[in-house]
Amino acid sequence: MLKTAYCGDLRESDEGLDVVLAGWVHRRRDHGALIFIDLRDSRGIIQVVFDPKQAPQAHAVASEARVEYVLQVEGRVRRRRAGTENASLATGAVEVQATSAQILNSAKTPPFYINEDVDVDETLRLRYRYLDLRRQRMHGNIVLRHLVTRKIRGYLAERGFVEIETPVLANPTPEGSRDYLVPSRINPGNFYALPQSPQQFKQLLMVAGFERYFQIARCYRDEDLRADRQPEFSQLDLEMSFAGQEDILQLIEQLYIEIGRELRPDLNIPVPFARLSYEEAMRRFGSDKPDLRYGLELVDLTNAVRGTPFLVFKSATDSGGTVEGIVVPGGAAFSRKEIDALTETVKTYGARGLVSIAYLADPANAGEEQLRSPVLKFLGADHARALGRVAGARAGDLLLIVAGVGGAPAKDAGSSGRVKPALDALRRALAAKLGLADPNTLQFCWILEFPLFEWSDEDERYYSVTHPFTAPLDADREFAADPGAAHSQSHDLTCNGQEIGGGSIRIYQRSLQAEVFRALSLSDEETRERFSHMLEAFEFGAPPHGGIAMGLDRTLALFAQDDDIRNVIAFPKTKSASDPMTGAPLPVDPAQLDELGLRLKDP
RNA sequence: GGCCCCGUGGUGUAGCGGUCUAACAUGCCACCCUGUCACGGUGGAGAUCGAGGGUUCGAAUCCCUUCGGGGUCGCCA
Repeated sequence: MLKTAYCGDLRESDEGLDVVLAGWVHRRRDHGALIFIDLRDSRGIIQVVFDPKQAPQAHAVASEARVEYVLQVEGRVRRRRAGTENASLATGAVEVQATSAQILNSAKTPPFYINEDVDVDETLRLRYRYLDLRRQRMHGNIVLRHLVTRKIRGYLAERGFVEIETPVLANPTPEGSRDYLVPSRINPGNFYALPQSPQQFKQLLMVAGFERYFQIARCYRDEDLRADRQPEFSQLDLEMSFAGQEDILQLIEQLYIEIGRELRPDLNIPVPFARLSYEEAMRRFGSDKPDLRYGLELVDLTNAVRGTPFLVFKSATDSGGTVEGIVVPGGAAFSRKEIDALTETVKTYGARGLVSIAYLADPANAGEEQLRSPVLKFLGADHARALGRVAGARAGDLLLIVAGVGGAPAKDAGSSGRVKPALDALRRALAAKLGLADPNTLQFCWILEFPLFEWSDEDERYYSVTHPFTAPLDADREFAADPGAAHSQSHDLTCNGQEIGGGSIRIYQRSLQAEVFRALSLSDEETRERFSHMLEAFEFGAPPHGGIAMGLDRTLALFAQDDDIRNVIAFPKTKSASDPMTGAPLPVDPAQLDELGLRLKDP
């Protein structure tokens, strides 16, 4: 090794130690004679002092060195002079007095700052990803990722889980998201698909008798990207035989608690995790992944607005729609401009508009002049007061209301037009505006009992909300009469308004599976074609089983307190699924296409 | 696929019809400086404003197209 110690590891206890260090020049401070270099390696930064009187050769090297040069330094660790300690550095109590030094490599001036945490253009960061990853924040994220996956492996291994790899070249699946396809040279005209998840394989591993399987699996989905979506991403995928839902929940909950305690003890993680049924989450928060760090719960005002002549509300109730709102404590002080901005937010999510009523006094006895609303004359003071009472508004509060007409898309059962999504968006916008969400809290919440099926108006049939192997609740075994009302033994884990994982107890009996396929209006032929290998396997003594898949990237984003999963992935892709560093994806040689039996369509 | 935002010296920003022969900070180069730690000081180099087209007497500034990046809805679990 060209070094005997890591820069970032040196402490007061190392005083007097002779060390050889090697690393990058983080910063250089040249005082004419004395030169200070902050030398950085993978573990951190140490100040090295170059004194021309004591070590002229080392000093000459330090004069020549520039930012990001690779240096080897020999010297002695010593306590810093009194008053010159640097509390902002982990190594700040000591420094290294250089006795000799070598430049191992020079470096061009970097295209962006490595020694400062400033926002840099994304393309530039990705083009020079190896420099971006040198930055301490990014470096820390990637190391944290290692620590988390190491923790996961240890935790699950201790509990008897076996790590098993599944194919990356897998079979295409028509349902779900779009597949990444890989043409087969040996079987011209046929394609593999990169797995959207190892779902089928993990269930087959249960049939294979492993009982407890896990994998940190790469998954691929060819859909439009977002800050929290990459074309390839990682899941902690696991499956257990002879386990009930509670076993899975406890397993994952304990894992996340331990990750938090060991790796981010400074974060606040309320335990036990909250639990909500899908229906309750939708009713109270308008979302199946509510952020529970703050209130701002939805209130149903449908009954309270009955009889109002106000057309917006009347047409909603008359058509079987709903009217719901959110009380904003202290929101009566919002300006017209602020309310307009919130109106724009709900409109983006499909609401027609936003009705606001400000209560300058308690709604129970507010005079007409103490009610402020652009629609007061249509609504009437009595109704305005009644709405405030029902909603629980107090003096100084603002009631924001969205009305949705009925007969709206029956998708996600129980929703009322676009009211829920709009109020969910409103709730998040308000929390952001008012700073209600504590950034140092990870508020986990299980969402249970999702609907088993959802109806598609377009295709006039039911679809599985998760996938067709999801078991119904025991109470909903007889779902055939009304599939839309049945619920599943499913579980999503959410945190701070994000979904970070999900799974279910699976169906393992042939007859129940057949009923599900019937409810999905799939013919025997179709089921055989798509799921024959699964169904056949289940006939050979499939154990009761269930599992979950956790989004590893999102999990890391949470623990790293970063809202972009690109910052916890070493080599991510841009929003257009390309890599500015390698240039991928790229055109290929016609000979390669020919070999695969492919011809490109003219653009 | 829709909508929105961004693209100016190496980096981050300002400028938003003539006074821009483009400003500021930082970085870079040179010189000075023995205790700094985003060291300090003096001086210097460095962009024709993503690309193409148009409007105009005149465009970084307005319009169109296009490329790249980002956000978001749809999509996606």
